[in-house]
Amino acid sequence: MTLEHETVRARIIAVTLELMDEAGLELIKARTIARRVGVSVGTIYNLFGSVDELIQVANSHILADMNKLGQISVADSENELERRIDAGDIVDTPKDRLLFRLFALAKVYMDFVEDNANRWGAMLAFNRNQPEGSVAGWYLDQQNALFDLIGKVLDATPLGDEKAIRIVAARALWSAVHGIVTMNYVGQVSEQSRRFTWEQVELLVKLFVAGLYAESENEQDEKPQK
Amino acid sequence: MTLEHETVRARIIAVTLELMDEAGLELIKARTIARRVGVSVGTIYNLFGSVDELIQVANSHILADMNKLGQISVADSENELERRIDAGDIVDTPKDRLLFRLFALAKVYMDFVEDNANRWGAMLAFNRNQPEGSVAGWYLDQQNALFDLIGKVLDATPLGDEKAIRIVAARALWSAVHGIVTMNYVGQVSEQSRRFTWEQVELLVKLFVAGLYAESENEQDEKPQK
DNA sequence: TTTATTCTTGAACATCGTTCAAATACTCCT
DNA sequence: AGGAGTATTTGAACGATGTTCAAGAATAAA
Repeated sequence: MTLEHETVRARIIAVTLELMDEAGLELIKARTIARRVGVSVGTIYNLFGSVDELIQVANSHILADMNKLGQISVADSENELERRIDAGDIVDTPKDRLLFRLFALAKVYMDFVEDNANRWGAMLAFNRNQPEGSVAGWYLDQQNALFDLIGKVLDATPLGDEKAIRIVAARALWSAVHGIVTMNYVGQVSEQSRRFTWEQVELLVKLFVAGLYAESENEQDEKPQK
Repeated sequence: MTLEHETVRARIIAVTLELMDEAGLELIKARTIARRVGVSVGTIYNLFGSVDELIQVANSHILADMNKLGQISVADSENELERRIDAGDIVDTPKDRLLFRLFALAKVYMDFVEDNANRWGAMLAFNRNQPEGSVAGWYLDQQNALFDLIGKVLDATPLGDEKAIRIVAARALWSAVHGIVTMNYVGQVSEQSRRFTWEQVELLVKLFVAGLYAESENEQDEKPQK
């Protein structure tokens, strides 16, 4: 019984994600989902309460998927980093290590958005349409988990001792990359727009890191003078 | 007649923006607008074709307003900049001039989004819900006008000779600030979130500029070596 | 004034989210 | 097995929404 429940629940979520891939939020209607799953509209309301809550559950799966990919990438790119350093491909400095790690994270994010363009766009569109307070707690939690991915990478960084500044930096960098990617993917995802978007992300991350080390040197210069 | 037309047209647009301020897109319905303006639903369709097209017209007014504020700010902050330099408040270097100009632009943007939170959110929500190709040409034009605001400021910058890199930088920086601001304004706009958001914008712009000059020095260092 | 043209109206239609009484399926006890 | 009790599923029905368009009202032309 509960087993069957979970099956139907899972199928409804899967179909919702399917329909998101096909046309963003356009096909996400109670009747459309019910027809494709093979149940009645009432079942959706019994299991999820409302279509909006169903979409929220689907969205949490999307964020979880991205999170998982991020975790994997962090581990993988660490191995790749050592390999490149051993091969003399990358200079072994804290700055170049940081750059490599941030590029890897940014690439994972961009690839995910490209590979799941409609799905990702549906999630953003839905969240924007929700009234202020109604954003579920776990949504913010999952968003913070993504921030933490960058936060951990920024730990090895000349950002001062306080944790606060690192959080600010992580959120700023993540939001910035997010802004660039979504701003450029308003419409079609062509090879040209892909390249153009990556140019912007690359420049931003490069300047961010370069600025980080330049500023830290300035601080070192100034203190001895006093 | 045409005079009366323009009056009704203008009133419909004004009421649409009013309703956006009150509750984002929630109250933007043909019947709600018609009732408040004092006409029938049919009139809206006669003058605008559809509710979506009406919203697009309203959105273009929002972007135009922001553009105008940006233009004014660029002129004003130029005077303010000279005043601060004369007062010895700011060091007269290209880098500090650039920083001041970019901070001024970022502040205008943040203030506008705060002062028109619901209106701005409605515009973003609507654009995200539109199918790909249907983004009107003038919308992209007005967006490009905003990029140009930054692009002109970046002209006085060590970014290499090609215009292409400057366009990339302008889009990257603008989109980054946009990302930070919208990411932080998911819900309420409190004094705390305001400060937190500005911290991120400030850090990003500061590192972007610092990185810009650090990288240009590196290039100068490298070339003589060869 | 009469005719022609243009604009406005709001009832009507299709579609959406949502509800809930009735039907169905299932569990458990005798 | 049978029946009573419980849980789940169903889909017709309701209100709200975007949109249409024949009929009416207003205006211009004659």
